[in-house]
Amino acid sequence: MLEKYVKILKEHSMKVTPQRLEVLKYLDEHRTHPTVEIIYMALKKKNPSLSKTTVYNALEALEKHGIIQSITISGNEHRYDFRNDIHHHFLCKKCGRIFDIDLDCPYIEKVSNSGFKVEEVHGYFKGICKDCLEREINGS
Amino acid sequence: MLEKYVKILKEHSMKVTPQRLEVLKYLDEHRTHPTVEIIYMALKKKNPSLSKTTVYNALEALEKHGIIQSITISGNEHRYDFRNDIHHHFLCKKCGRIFDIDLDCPYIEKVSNSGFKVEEVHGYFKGICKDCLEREINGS
DNA sequence: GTGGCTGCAAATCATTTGCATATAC
DNA sequence: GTATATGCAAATGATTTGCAGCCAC
Repeated sequence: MLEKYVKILKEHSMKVTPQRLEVLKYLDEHRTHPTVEIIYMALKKKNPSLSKTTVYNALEALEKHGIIQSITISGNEHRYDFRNDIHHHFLCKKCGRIFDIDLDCPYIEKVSNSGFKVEEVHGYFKGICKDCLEREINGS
Repeated sequence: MLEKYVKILKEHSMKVTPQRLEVLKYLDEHRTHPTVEIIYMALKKKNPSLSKTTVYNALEALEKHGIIQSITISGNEHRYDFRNDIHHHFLCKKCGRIFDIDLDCPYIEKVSNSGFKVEEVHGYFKGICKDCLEREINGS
């Protein structure tokens, strides 16, 4: 069951540790853009000796190898995304959920043409999500 | 000389204080997307009794009234922008400078059509700026 | 006169660092 | 066996909070 993650780590010549596997598995199974705290609390239940530093280390290593990406849409904390391809995000100011937004990005080329070497693109939209809008209309 | 900023504050029914005027003036004259720390250190020279809390308060009030906007492109700190219109930013990973990127954004409509109510858009590009690229080529 | 702002100190919260121990390979 | 990862505690750094006194209106 963890074979998938073992394979990913080995492909990147990373040491395979139980902690890294669990972090990676958590992100794969929870596409909710969790914070370090959320990941830590969840994994600590299975492995009480887990350290938050280890979660930080694992996430940093995974990001450095391009396996995952971090987003900073909420401003005061980092959130992590199993997806490593270019896509955007929408933060609902009401419920706090973060949604993936898939759009072609013709901008990278435009910005590159201005003389910049673009290595990362982050598109953050903020507002009210569909569910919360409907809830407002229903007056609840 | 501060008339311009007095006018802005009054248009938004905000109390006019020397500290708010200086923060606003600083942002207008320094379009470098400064951090709170940078603004604080600069203004403290003229007014040694200035408190960092006041800078935080002023920036928060100005942002709340839509006069300025904050960006979180560097991840671990807020930066402030005198411009309040929708535009994007490019962070150079080498020199740390942040550039304004002006592009039409057809995405807002697309995202809105998916059922989201979009209130803010932040486009962050990261990479190497023109100057740093040239410096690399020259081998210095 | 009064509500909102300023400034100071202390608290908070996410993240980083130092280091001894443990483990992957 | 060795380089690297883990886990703990302490440090750091940005931001927030509480509160007394001050100032804009």
